[in-house]
Amino acid sequence: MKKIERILAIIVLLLDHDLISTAQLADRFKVTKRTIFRDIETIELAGFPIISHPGRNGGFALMNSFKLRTYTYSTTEKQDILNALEVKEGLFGTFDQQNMIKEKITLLQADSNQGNHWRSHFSFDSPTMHRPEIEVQTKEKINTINRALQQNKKLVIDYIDNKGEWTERVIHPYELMLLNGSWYIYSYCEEREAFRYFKVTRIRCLRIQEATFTSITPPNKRRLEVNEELIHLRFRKKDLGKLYDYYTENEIEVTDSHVDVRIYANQQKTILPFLLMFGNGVKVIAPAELQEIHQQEIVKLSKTY
DNA sequence: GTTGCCAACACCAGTTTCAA
DNA sequence: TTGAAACTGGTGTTGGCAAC
Repeated sequence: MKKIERILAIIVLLLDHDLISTAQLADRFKVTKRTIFRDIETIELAGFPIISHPGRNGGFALMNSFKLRTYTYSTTEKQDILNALEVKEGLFGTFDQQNMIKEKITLLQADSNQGNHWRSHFSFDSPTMHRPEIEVQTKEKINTINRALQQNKKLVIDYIDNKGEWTERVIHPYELMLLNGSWYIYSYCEEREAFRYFKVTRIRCLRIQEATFTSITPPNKRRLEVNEELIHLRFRKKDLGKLYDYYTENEIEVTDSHVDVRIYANQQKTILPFLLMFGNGVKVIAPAELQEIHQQEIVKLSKTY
């Protein structure tokens, strides 16, 4: 072990222990006490306030206020960092830098818990609504987008919009967001000269340009107009489990023969694909307009073949 | 430049001794 | 019985020298 590595390790040990003797340090790093004294001297020269306690039960310690102020995290904070990294890994995939941070935190935890390695309390099997194969592709795209985001670089994308039209666009990425199980990128589009959302799965090809862009303050994100009305839906009882994925206890009413859902929303158009997911297992009770749209859609479907 | 070995010394806390 | 002094062992501190 090189001197610099040993010095760094001693600093970590001092941060994690109230008191540690030269004999312990010498034994741990397989050097003599004299060498440890020289290392301590180097650490002090670097500005670390080390206190030595002579006599029986003596040893070295770092000034408590320095430890608390600068370097240590509480047990809960360390666990939160591990959990956050696990969430990031689940959503974006693994990065070398991330593994290094996890290793450092885990080593600190292991040292202070006599070898009891900590682990994250979260895990992700498939965090989005897409098939695992699509998710792998999406994570690769997100990694590229993430690099562009960090470096303020423009992206060229081949994009298929919801009408099936294929366009090539130059965008300035501002924000990645996970919405209803799908990834979107909020970007300035040079072609449209406006901010747009792009669904990542619909980006068929993307590459980072060398050119950077100057960030501007994006306009407030577009919100749906507040014009809510009561939507009353009737489902089969056997779909109750699925319904709890979408609605709260207050919105669901279970009867002997069916399940009624009542929500206030202004999403008549967006709710249609959701209704079709239940096939003939759902009926629109109100409003009449949505009932009509639902019926028309079912008729269209029946003419598919 | 780094490390190991040795010696001498200081400091501290616990234990033992001994006079009052 | 008590309290002060001496003793003991563990630890930090420093300097010098030699080997790699």
